[in-house]
Amino acid sequence: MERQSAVIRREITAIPLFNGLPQRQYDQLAGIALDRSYAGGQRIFSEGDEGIGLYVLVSGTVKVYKLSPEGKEQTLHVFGAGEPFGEASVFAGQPFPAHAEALAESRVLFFPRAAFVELIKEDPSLALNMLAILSRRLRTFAALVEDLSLKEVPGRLAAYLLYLSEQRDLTDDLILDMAKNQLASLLGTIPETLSRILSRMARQGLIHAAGRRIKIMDRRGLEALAQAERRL
Amino acid sequence: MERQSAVIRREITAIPLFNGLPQRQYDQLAGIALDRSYAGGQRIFSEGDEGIGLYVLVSGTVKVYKLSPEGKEQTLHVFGAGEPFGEASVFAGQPFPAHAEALAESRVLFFPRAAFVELIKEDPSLALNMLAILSRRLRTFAALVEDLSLKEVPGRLAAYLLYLSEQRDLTDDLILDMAKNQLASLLGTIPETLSRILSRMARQGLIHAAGRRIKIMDRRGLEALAQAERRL
DNA sequence: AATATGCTTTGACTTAGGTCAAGGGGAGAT
DNA sequence: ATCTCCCCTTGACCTAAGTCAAAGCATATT
Repeated sequence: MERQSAVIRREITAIPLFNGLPQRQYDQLAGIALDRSYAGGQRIFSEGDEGIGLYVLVSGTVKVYKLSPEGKEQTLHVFGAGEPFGEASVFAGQPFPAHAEALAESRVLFFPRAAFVELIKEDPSLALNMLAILSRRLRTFAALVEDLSLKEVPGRLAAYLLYLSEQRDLTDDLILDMAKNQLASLLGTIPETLSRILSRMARQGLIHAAGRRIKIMDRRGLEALAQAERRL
Repeated sequence: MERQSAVIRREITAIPLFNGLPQRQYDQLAGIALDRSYAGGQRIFSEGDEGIGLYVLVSGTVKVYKLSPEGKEQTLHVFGAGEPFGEASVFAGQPFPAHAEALAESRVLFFPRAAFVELIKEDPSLALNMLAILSRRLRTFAALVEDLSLKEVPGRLAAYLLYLSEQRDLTDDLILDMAKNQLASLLGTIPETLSRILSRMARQGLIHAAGRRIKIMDRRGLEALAQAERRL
């Protein structure tokens, strides 16, 4: 029991949102944190649910997404370890604007809203860290809006492949970090269209594709697609 | 000169971001604020510019938007009096992610970044207000992503008309608050498409349209369109 | 009154991407 | 070995919306 709390405290110190806080706040955060696990495919919260606290992902993968009446999904973001989510309701006291679901088995720390806000009032570092995270998230959303409105699907896929490559020191050998049907949802399309575009990219010598492995063959060509300077 | 500063101080107290602050902080904010005016059509900042502070709109209208290489615009948001903007760069120290331009003659207060951050450190109310604003903006973006990805243009227009009506106590008599080419950009389409859809809505008895005046004739029909339960 | 400019509307045409159906492949369960 | 389930791919077809052109309308300027 005591060791369990010590584990959570150590996990908390590793979370970017909590960088630079005074030591006593780590104890306080560990004191209010609730430890929750979710299986892959399990819903964490639903659009419209009352937002009663902040979630931070300790391990696993979580997608936040919207659904159309016909069941088409648009993924807003896929979160990895260390990232907070569900924040859109904590500070404005509004319901969750989207669904959240674990893509793989995931562990999450949950911080009840009132207690978290009290901690923010005690030390501005937490607030400034949170402001930085929300600001970066706004720019990610701005990029997603730009993609959806001003780029065609091949351009979005090209941009995504280049982003994966950049995450791995510009390697040409990529492994998709999610199922293709999830990637289709993130890129604002459907699996059939994603599949066709990967095939056309392969036929045009831009990539080699084998399941989730993708090798970049023509980086300049992908860049031209991603910048909407050229079409597939 | 002294009265000029007093005017700015009074304007600052009327801004929602600054609600509930201790009196001395109004003096401090007035002390660091820079007063700037822009003509309609004037660029305030450009995508990629270094973000050196926070802007708050005192009067007028400002759009924040992205451009495609061919010059198509996607408006991310249209700001009215009292709203801060340019915040995506203040807390994460990154360049502006979009262009900002005055749609009409506008007055803006500019708060240099370092000074503003110092004020946030002094009192958590400012931080909590800012967190609430960024949270609401994230949900607005989530709604825009949903619109662009999961709704067709008629549904987006219907939702927008219903939103205008809701802003005016559910009146059926609307006046568009921007030029139609700007509205097309906000809804993620082009003026030709917007014009055709307004005509089809009129022909189907959903609205009466005369220039910028629009009268809702079939609210339920618009709601069904907005919810993607029906198509035009 | 004439001209210029920007916005708006309409027509004809093209295409990106969705829908629906069908089938293949891989992994897990029996 | 067989079955089930889920993911993925491909084909055929359809349509929403964009492109390009042309013309109308309102406002401002000369």
